[in-house]
Amino acid sequence: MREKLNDYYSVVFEPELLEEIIKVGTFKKIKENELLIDLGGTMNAIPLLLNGAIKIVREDKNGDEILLYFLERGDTCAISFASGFAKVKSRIRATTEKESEIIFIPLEKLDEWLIKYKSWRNFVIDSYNVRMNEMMETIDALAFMKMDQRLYKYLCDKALILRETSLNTTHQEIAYDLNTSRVVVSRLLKKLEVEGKIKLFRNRVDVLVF
DNA sequence: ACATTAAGTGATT
DNA sequence: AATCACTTAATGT
Repeated sequence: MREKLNDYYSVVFEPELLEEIIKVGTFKKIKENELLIDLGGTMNAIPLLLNGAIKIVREDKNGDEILLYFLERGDTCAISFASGFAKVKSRIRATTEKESEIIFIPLEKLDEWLIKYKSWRNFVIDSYNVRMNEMMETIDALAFMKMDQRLYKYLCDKALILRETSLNTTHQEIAYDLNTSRVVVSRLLKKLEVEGKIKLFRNRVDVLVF
């Protein structure tokens, strides 16, 4: 656990904080496609993502979902801070996109570390910033981009986060993430393939050009 | 061989 | 861009 933590976080946290994280945090390895937190659930810990990828999805009461953003190594779910402080219910759903290793920090440490460690404070503020920007990008995409552009952006983002140009997914799953229908996704994917940007297979899409 | 699931397509709104 | 209705292709039992 120590080495894995150091891998990424040794540059962002001071040594004493790293020690504390190791002491109070719980390390977990989570398989692909596991539900981390569902709508209405409460957070009982702050996740620090060591590696892997997590998908954050918003869902309305009809069950329509829309992808907000992906988390990767070094990220944490900023929303979890808010949920953590206010102990409010989660308004998002988080699932692992691939096998991930995560350290969970107990909620009580949140306040304490904010005062105690400058690097922790920076980390929290920074995370908020990064997430906010990601969110804005998503809003822009939603508001101004056509479906075909959104689809292509989605594929590129996903390939980047997973560090894998070969995406194992179905048209239907993509449609859920973008909140559209499978038929539309199929047609647009076909178009992208003709343009030479991607290659299609059953249960798989290869991104050729970024 | 049959059922199930994923993907492709024309027509309509 | 969504929906319907249907076809074709791939995969599991």
